[in-house]
Amino acid sequence: MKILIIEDEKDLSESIVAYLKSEEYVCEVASTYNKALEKTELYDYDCILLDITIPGGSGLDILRELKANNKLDGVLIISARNSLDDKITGLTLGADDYLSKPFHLSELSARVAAIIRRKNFDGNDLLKFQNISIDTRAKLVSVNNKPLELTRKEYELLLYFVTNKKRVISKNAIAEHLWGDNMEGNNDFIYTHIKNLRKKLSDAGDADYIKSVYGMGYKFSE
Amino acid sequence: MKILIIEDEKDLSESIVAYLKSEEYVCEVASTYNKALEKTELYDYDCILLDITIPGGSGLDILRELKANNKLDGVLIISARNSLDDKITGLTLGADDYLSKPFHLSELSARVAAIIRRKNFDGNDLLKFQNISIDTRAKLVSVNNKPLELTRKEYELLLYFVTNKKRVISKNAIAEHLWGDNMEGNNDFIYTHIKNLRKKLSDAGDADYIKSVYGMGYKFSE
DNA sequence: TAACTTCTTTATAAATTCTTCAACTTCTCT
DNA sequence: AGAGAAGTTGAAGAATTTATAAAGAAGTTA
Repeated sequence: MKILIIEDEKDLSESIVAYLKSEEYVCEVASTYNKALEKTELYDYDCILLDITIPGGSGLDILRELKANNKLDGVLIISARNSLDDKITGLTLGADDYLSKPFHLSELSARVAAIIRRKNFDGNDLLKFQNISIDTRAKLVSVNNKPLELTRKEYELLLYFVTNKKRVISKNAIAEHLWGDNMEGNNDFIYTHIKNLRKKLSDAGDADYIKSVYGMGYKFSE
Repeated sequence: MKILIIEDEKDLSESIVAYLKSEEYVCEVASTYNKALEKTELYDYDCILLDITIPGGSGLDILRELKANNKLDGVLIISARNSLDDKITGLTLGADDYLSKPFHLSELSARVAAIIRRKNFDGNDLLKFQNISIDTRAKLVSVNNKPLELTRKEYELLLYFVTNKKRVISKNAIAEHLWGDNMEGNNDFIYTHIKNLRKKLSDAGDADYIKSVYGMGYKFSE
């Protein structure tokens, strides 16, 4: 899961990143208005943390921009100003939630989790594909009702596949989503993770749902 | 065990917190209607103390909201109004118990303990997992019917595991549940508690039910 | 206050996973 | 068919995470 943190106070953004990383999120930071717009234009995020007061422009304008581009899904506003106005404006513009500084990182993390849950929620708590089911709350994967032990990267990879099934996903998109933007150059090691995940799934008695699409990437389907 | 106290009178909430803390509960306070709703949405509590008259809305609406979200389990209403109406409405809406102000903290504590017991124990008084049984009333643990002496943190840790068995629990989640939300930064000392608990359990002749899930946390299961 | 217990910190060792690398296979295009 | 690019695989070293022991800090009890 990938999160964009739009925040100029370096101390704060760093401690947010540290905490969210320990919860297995991939984080990117944008410290100015322009950088933030660039990022949101180029990439998709599962959740965006938005500080209203950033250099170069207003966070509320970023919200408007996101709305215009139909990317306004999963925004959590964080702001020092505890004014009701900001909160109302933000939520009216379509933000999902609002958190005033200072806050506990565990609370932030819980809110992020709630936003992502809400976003992917389709009635039941389990993500399913054929005989695979993923309990994201318990972080448990099972195949044919038998538990399957996956490493972090394998788990995140499978999650990405299941939430993007039936469409072709490029190697770069995978790198982008699982490792973030600090991953320049070679990303061939993804092959290794694909291989390991395939092996575990087939050992569990699965057909190979991870189809290679030569020159394009992978597609998760029957 | 984690308790949410929904109460706007600061003096009262503080003395409740002080008392319950001394009984090893982890406490959080919400002083308004909105804060209360937020907290209940974000976190799970073992017990919720609910004052009916809080600023920003009615405690009864919080009850309705909890009911709608299937989180209505373990609510103790505390209220100055000693009206029969409120009591009936509250209990009809599904609260577990009702306590009129003023009350003795020891009585509150006893009722909280009773609610938590009722919540976790299906029929009999003991919380059990395999050959481990926990008497939460007496705070006694036994393995194969022999008493096992645990320190407070070890006891709370085991309790957390037993009540959350078969799901992966992150180190952060443990920190939050046993130490509260003011526990940022390093929490590696949890390793030590895990080690000590494991040792005591294995000395008592137990298999190691505390499975490490590399990079994700721990899982309590056979 | 002293004796004792428990909790937290620190340092080091062990275990697991991630990434790199190289040899090999498959695919596409001319 | 052959060349080159893309993908697969297994085995290794690097990096990260967890386990353990031992000592210091904090809290309890008498």
